[in-house]
Amino acid sequence: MMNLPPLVQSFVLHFGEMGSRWGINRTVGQIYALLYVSPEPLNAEQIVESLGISRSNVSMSLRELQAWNLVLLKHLPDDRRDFFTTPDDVWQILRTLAEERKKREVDPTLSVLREILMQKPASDAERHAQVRMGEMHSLIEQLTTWYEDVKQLETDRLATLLTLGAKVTKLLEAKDKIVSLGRSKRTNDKG
Amino acid sequence: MMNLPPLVQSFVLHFGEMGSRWGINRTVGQIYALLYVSPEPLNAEQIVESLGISRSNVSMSLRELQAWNLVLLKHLPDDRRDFFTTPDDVWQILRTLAEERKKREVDPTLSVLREILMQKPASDAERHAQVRMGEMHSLIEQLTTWYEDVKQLETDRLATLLTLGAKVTKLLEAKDKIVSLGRSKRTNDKG
DNA sequence: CAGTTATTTCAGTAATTACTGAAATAACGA
DNA sequence: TCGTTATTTCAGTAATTACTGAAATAACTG
Repeated sequence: MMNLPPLVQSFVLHFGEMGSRWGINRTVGQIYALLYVSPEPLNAEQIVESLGISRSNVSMSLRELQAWNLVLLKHLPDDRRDFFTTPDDVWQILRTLAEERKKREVDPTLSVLREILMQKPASDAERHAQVRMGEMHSLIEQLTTWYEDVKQLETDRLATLLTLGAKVTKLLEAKDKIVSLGRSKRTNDKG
Repeated sequence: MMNLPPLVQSFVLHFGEMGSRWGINRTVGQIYALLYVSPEPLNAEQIVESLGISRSNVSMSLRELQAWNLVLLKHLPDDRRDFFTTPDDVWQILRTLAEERKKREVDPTLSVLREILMQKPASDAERHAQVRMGEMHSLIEQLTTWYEDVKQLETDRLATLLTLGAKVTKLLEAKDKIVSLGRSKRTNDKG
């Protein structure tokens, strides 16, 4: 049913299985995996043959992948069929994934929270709930602000930032030590 | 069916709807939301009444929330019923969420990739696929390394790191400028 | 225009996932 | 021990989601 090199097949099957955890379905996951490892763009019929699924399923799944911006449509000269690939650059893929997941999984919640926080509570229970929602809201806002910030970075800067991760921490720790030293010194001065 | 303060109800219903996008189901989402905004721990029967769902559904959903470590089990003196809450600290919730999603959504892929990368390709197609999988693998490894790094941070350090986000970037840019100035100076020296 | 090929749509069905009620288990007190 | 209350399990069913085949649309060619 699925006639692929074994190594590719493992990959495709894994993406299919993971599909449900990623919030996409099996077919969408498999098609993405197939396109990702394919040396050149594939058309719908090739996908049908590779995965052993119906033509209409391929059509719908490709549409979904396009909605996610995870797939590129290509055309060959003198061939009116659609061919599909994924972007070459994995960092670009990461960016797209982050953006789309944010759009689907975070933004709606943020806007619901904002809306609820506008209303005035009519009881103690509602007052408490609003406080909790406020905490959630500001956490998400902090995270999205950071994200908006770092998503602008070009690939190599982003990579640097990642490898730095720990060291920035170290820096902060060092700074804290100095500050607290300064504080204890001043405290001593007072006493 | 669902008798809650309107403000709480909006929140609970939203979490229910989002459930599917988060990879949990409606009931699990609703229960989590309810516990999150509730001023004190709730027992199963209270959840049944608040959400209008069956006792067995509550039992299964709480079990799933516990598997995610998103819910705390409490006991009141002289009461053998189980009461449930969410942790107070939203940052702690974030950490848990990140850890669990990584465990479920990233780690399995990483290990499949590693396994496939060990095998030797039997064709050009497999060779190409392996290169692509290698790219994906090292991207994920970079991300998880960064994550392992920052997840150790205490809350206020993590917050600092987030607000810093942009500024670290600025710093990197400044560094780059200085380096490139140095380079062009040296280039000029040569000419 | 009619004929051909590529793609999409969609009603019906298959497969999966969520939920319930009833029965089983467990943990206690009398 | 038996009775009571809390919780879990699980087979059956409801609800949702995924997939297919057939028909419709679209885009081209001679």
